[in-house]
Amino acid sequence: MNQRTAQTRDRLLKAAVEVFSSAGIAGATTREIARVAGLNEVTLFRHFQSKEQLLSAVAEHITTAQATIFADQSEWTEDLTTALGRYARFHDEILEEYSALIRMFIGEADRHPKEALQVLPQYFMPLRVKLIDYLQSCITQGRVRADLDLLLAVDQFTGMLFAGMLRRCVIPIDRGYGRDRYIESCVDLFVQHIQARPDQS
Amino acid sequence: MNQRTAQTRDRLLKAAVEVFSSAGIAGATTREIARVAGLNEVTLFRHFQSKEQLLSAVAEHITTAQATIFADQSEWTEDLTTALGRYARFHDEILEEYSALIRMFIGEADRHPKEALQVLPQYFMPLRVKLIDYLQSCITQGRVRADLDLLLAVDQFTGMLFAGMLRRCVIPIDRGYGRDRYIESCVDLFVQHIQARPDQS
DNA sequence: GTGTAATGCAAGTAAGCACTTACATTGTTT
DNA sequence: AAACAATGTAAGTGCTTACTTGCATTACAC
Repeated sequence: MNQRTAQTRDRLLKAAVEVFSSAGIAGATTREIARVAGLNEVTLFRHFQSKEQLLSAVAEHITTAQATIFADQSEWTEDLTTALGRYARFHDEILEEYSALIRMFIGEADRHPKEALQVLPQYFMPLRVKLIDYLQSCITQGRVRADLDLLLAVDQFTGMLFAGMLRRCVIPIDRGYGRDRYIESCVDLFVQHIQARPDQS
Repeated sequence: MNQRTAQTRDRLLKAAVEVFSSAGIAGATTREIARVAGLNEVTLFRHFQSKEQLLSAVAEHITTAQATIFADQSEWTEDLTTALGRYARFHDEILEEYSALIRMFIGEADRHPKEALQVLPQYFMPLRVKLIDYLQSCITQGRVRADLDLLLAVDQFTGMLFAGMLRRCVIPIDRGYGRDRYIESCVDLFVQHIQARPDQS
C-alpha cells in the first residue's frame, strides 16, 4: 500500500516536472500532467491538494532527487586546462539536460520566487562548490594565483558557460563557432586568468 | 482620427509589454492589459484580432521602437579598460532595464519561438555589433591581438555580463561581491585576454 | 478469501478566459 | 453643426480550467 502510493506520487511528480518545463507553470494543466503520468486527474488531486501545492512538491522533489546526480566528477588529477575542460563539458551537459526546467524557472522567478529559489540553486551550487574546492586546492599548491577572488572568478567562468548554453537553446542561430570551440575557449581564457603570474598590479 | 488611434494602439502595446513581462504570456489576460492601458477590453480587440496577434504586434513594436535606444554610446575614445568599462556598465543597465521581458521570452522561447527570436536579438545584437566594430578597429590599431576570434570573445564577454545580471535578478542572494565589482572584474579579465601579447601558441 | 486503501470513471461545479454583439457616448474632421 | 470614426458600457457566449463528488474497480494486507 505504501509502496504503490509512493510510486504513483513519483510518477505524478516526474510528469509534473516534464509538463511544467515544457508548458510553463501557468500553461501546465492538471489534466495533461495526469495524462503524461498515465493516471487519472482525480488521482492527482488525491495526492496533492492543489496545483500550487503540486508545484511546491515538485520543488521539494527536485531538491531531494538531484542530490545524487553530481556524485561523480571524480578526480581532478590532470593539469588545469584538462581538468577544467572536463568540468566545463560536464557543467554544460548538466545545464543543457535540464535547460527547459531552468529556463522555465528563470522566466517564472518573479511569480514563483519560493520555488525558483529552491530549485535553481540546486542545479548550480553543487557544481559551483566542487569547482571552488578544486581551485582552492590549486591555490594552496601554487598552481593558481593566491590573490584571486575565487567566488567571483568562478561565477565569471560558469557565467560564460551558462550564457553559451542559453544562446544555443534560445537563439539557435549560427554564431561562427560551435559548442565545443566555445567551451574550450572559455577554459583557455579562464586558465590564463587564474594561473599563477609573476607580477600583478 | 489617425492620431488618436495610433495613440491608443501605442498605449495598448506598452501595457501589453508590461503585463506580458510580469505575468508571462499565458498568465497575461486581455482584461489586465486593457486595465493597465486605461482602456476598455473591447477596444483591445478592436485593435488586435486576438491575444496571439497582440503578441506579434508587441514583437513588431519592440523591433521598431528599440532601434533608437542604442543611438548614444558615442566615442570609445579612451583606453581599452575605460572604454570597455563604460560599455559593460551600459550593457548591464540596458539588460537589467528590460530584464523582466528578456527573462520572460527566455522562458517562453519554446512556446513562442517566432516572437522570442524576433525580440531577444533586438536587445543583444546592436550592443554586440557596436562592440565588435570597436574591437575590430582596435585590432587594426594593434591594441588588440590580431589572432583573436572576435565573435567568440565578444560572446564570452557579454555572456559573463548577462549571466551576472541574471543571477542578480533571479537569485538575489549575497555572493560576496557587488554588481560594480563583478562588472569591473569582467572588464579586467577580458582586457587581459584580448590585449596584444608578444607570444601566442 | 475478506477487508481496506488506492485508483479509475463519469459527471458536474464554479470561475476565469478570450472574444462577440448591440448600442450609447465621445472626440475629430470638415 | 453635421457626419463619422473611435471608444465606452453592458451583457453574454462558449470554452477551458482547477477542483469535487459518488460510486465502481482494482490491488494489497492479514
